[in-house]
Amino acid sequence: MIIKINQRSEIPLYLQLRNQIVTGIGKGALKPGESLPTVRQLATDLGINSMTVSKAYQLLKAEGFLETDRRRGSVVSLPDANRPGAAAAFEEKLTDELELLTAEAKVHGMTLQDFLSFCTNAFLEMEVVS
Amino acid sequence: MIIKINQRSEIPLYLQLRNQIVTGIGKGALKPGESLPTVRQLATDLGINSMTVSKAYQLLKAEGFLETDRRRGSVVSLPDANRPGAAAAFEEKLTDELELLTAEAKVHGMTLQDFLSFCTNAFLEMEVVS
Amino acid sequence: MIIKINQRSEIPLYLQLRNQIVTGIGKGALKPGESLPTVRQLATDLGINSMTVSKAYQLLKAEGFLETDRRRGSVVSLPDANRPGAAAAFEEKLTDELELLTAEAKVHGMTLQDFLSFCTNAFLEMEVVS
Amino acid sequence: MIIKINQRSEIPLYLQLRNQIVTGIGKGALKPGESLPTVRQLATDLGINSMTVSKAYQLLKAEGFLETDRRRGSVVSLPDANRPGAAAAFEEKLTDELELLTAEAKVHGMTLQDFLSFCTNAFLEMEVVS
DNA sequence: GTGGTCTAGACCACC
DNA sequence: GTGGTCTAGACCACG
Repeated sequence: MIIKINQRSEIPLYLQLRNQIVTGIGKGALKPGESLPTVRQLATDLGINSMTVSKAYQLLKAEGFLETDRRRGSVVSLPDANRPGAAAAFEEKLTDELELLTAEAKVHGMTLQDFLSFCTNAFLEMEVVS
Repeated sequence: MIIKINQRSEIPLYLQLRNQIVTGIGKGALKPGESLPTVRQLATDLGINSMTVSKAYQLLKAEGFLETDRRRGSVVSLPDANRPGAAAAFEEKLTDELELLTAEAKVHGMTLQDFLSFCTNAFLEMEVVS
Repeated sequence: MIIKINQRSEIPLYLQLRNQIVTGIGKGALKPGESLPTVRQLATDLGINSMTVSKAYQLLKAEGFLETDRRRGSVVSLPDANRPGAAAAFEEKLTDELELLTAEAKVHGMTLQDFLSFCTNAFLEMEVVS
Repeated sequence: MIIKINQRSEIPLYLQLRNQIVTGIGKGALKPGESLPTVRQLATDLGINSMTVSKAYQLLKAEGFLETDRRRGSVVSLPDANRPGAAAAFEEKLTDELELLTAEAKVHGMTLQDFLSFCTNAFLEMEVVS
């Protein structure tokens, strides 16, 4: 899976990394059980500081997307969907972000159909790889 | 219209303010032509510094959501939806954000139906007030 | 001659007024010797404060574009082109403004031809009315 | 590149700074990809507050003249000349400013030739450094 | 009284 | 160390 870091983005590097790995899992480009490069390896590959990669990995572990296997290093994992609060927390975040996005969409003249079409496309885009 | 600022949020105060005003416009709680409180007034109401409010107002001005009328202070305005590039820029932003959101939704076990239902609700929520 | 004031412009009202009168003189819509409305008259016509009109008139007088005739009120006049420093002062101002404008023009990809064509058009536009 | 701030000018400090950097880019004294001093560095060099420099930098960023690269700080960049609306917006601004300038030029007794000679000189001045 | 500008000084996230 | 954010307090142009 290809990861691209944009040094000029306003989004912190560690977040860009985290987001792309999560997207990779969503798309199926990264399967549960698969190993990720070591912190140092990925850091040199991307030309960024190891601390930055480490921070991204830490975050992914806290979110349940990554586990540390003594022999195989960092391994992709699916967060337990049933773990208490996980679904609720995500739904709240989703609702918040959608509130702003839909408001902006309306202001830009989009209809519900327009908006749902974007949402559907984005969701199905995920299937292409998996 | 009620504005609530969360001092503990990781989102900068001026951005929270900007986002809530944009949401207000989307919901129709703020109509084009309507006056907003003065910088100082809103600052004391929210218990924050005037410069922070000023920064939010200037951002909104730059985005076309606000104009300063010498007689009536800060006035809500609709950015020209037809101005070239505006739609394209928003669609790109929308696509980017939806890519991450849908990935996370899938990982949390949501189906396309689930996701679209959230999107629809958020969009229709906008209509409640307007 | 029609004067339009934009209450939402970032340019101060008194300056908008001054600029339009100067432009009117340049275009020949206002001839030297012609009378201008009284401060109060113009203020009510434009729906602005008399102090604002007064400030514009004061500025125009200081620049030599206006003289006060006891019987005929404010009268258009041409500043003495030979008065010491007048030409030099304007040329310096012109050079300064053109430095920034040409820089921006170049950055926007304009050629010298493009730029001169805008300058010529603007200059000849003045002739239409005169 | 030398930057000089005039504390007594009526033009806000942050705008003077912005204008001089844009002029520098137009003249070729600042090449795309080149790094600018840090906010704090430039602030102490010019003897002004860092927030003022920061404001200028953020304006330049919004206009596309600057990008902040996490490794190299603030980097000169050329705004996409082809981005929709950019050319049109600049041409409108140019037309407006030229209307006033040509009017004043005529009133000061300049001919079209005189005026174009100033414009040409200003434009070619840009080439000297590049 | 309004917004715009500027300062001094502080804290924080990121790298 | 960097830029980004926030505060408190001040001055000024504008109307």
